This record gives sequence, C-alpha cells and structure tokens, in this order.
Amino acid sequence: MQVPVPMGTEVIWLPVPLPVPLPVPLPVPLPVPLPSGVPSQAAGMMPGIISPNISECCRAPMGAFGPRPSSPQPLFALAGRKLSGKAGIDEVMAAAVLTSLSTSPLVLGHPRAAPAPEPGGEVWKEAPAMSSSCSSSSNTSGDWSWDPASDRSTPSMPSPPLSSHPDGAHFVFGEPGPRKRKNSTKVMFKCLWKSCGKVLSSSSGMQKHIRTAHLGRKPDLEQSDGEEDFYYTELDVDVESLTDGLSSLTPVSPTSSVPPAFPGPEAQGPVPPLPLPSPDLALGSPRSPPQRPRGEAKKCRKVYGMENRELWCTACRWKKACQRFLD
DNA sequence: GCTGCCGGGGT
DNA sequence: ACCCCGGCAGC
Repeated sequence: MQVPVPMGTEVIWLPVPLPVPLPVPLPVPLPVPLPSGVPSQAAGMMPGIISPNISECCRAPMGAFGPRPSSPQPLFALAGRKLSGKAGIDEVMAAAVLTSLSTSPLVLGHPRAAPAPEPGGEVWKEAPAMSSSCSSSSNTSGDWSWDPASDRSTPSMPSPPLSSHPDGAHFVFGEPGPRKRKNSTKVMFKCLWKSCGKVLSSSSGMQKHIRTAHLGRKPDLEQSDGEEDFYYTELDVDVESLTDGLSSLTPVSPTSSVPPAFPGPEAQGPVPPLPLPSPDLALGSPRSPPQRPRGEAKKCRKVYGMENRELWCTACRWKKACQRFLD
C-alpha cells in the first residue's frame, strides 16, 4: 500500500508515475489507501482501486486544474459516467478527505471537518484552491488527473484486462507489495510484442530480443533507453502453468490494454505509443494480409462496454475500424 | 446474438 | 471533416 509521503506541503504520491515503465500499460488501477467510509461504489470493484478517483479527488474540490497536457485519452479510462448524485457527494467527501490527507499534515487530524472557516481555514482554502498535492508538481502528481473527458468518474471502470487476469494483473504491472514467490515458480520475461510472445529467462536477454527483433536496434549496444521495458513483462510462472499463463496473456495484452498514449513517456523519450507497423515489418509478419482475418483483439466496444461508449476511440464510436486496439 | 467495421448518408 | 448508423460477415 502506497501512501503519500508528505514533504513540506507537497505530497509525493509514490505509486503513480510508475517508477518503471510498464511493459504493458494496463488500465492500471492504482492501489490507493482508501479512508474507511469512502465508498468504493463500483460494484464488485477491485478493492482499493480508485485510480480515477484520485484524479477526481484532486480535481473535484479545486475545479480548475488545467487540461492534462498529455494523454488525450484516459488511459485507464476508468471513469464510468453513471454516477448517482449521492455517490458524487460521497466522492467529493472522499476527495476532500484524500485531499486533506495528502495536502497538508496540518489537517491530518480532521479529515472530515467541514470546510468551515477556522483560524487555520487557510489550509482548507489553500488545499483545494491550488491543490498543492496535485498542482505543486504538475509533472508528476499531475498524472493523477487525466481523464479530461469524464466529468464524473466512478471507480468502477471495468478495467478489463484485470478482470480477465485475476492473477496476471499483479505481475503485469508490478505489484507494490511484497512479491511472494512459490517455490515452484520462476521468473520469466515475456515479450509482449504482438504476435511474438517470446519468453526468456533473463531480462537482459529479453531486452536484447526486443531491441533486435522488434526495435531494430543493435544487440550489442548497452545504451538502452529503456524502451524495451515497455515490451516485456516479468512473469512469475509455475513451470507447468507456464503455457497457461502465457496463453492468457498472449494476444492482446500489448495493445488491448494500452490506450494510445501512456503516461510518463517523458522519461523514455520518444516512445511509440503502440507497436506500430514497423515491428511487423521487422518480424516479417505479413502486414495487410490478403484477407484480414477479423481481428482477435478486443476492441473498445468489448473492452469498455456499451455503457462506457464515451471511452471508446472515435473510430469505434463511429463504427469504424478501431484505432486503439489495432490488430 | 454479439462484435467489428464497411459503406453510405447527414451535418 | 466530422459524425452517425444500416447492414453485413465472422464468431
């Protein structure tokens, strides 16, 4: 469980801009401490997962937070729209709580206090007004608040890949908690490049593989910008269940779970948001095969569902070929 | 029946 | 250009 680390008036939210580039930028619900009483209203929602709400937490009270510079699409797009007023209020409450928690140690004691003007009311004013926790470092914590589109956000986003990998979700985006390892498990590294799925036992090997096979770079160079990291993931695999695990991860993960832009490319330099045509060429796999076999990747419709149509890519919304989850 | 998306139409 | 949707084919 990650907690905000107060630093003066700033709060550094550890979990967000993930320290390591995600191999598969899943719709990452971030484990965030929820104050008890905060409704995690999403029915059946993953416990403790409120990533979009964090943004909401930051934004709701502050109002203007400015457009998020990047990530035009909500990466995690967890924002469901159907939010009852009541839930909305509760969320605002939660927002206030989290905000106060994260904003200043001064108010730690009264998270629930009404925003009544008190001597220290300045704190209250200041917290929401400038969202110190958020805006103080627009580059890092700003990442909390994407989702420009959703005016209301429910924590309930399907976040499909997770649901489809009850276990996989963990290793895929690197659970923060202690990694428990079965005696029979082994760490493997799986290439997430679409239609590759190569599994190697060493990360260096995998990086090399990705560099050479997919990125078209020279294998020998140690100078890696880290881009490879995006394209493989670490697996704790049971030797026997290896194939199962792989099959469950294989086809769609690299793309399906990664909406166009991912956060934090700044650290990586220009990283192609998606494995684009070039890799295919590199692999020699036929691109625009004579007859396109109907994409197997889940598209927006399936991923987000009809209820979250607003989260679809525009093409999908227009019943055109999906742009987000390319085949 | 669901899904992806082509083709065509409206603005 | 943008948006919508009928309808078809694959599953």
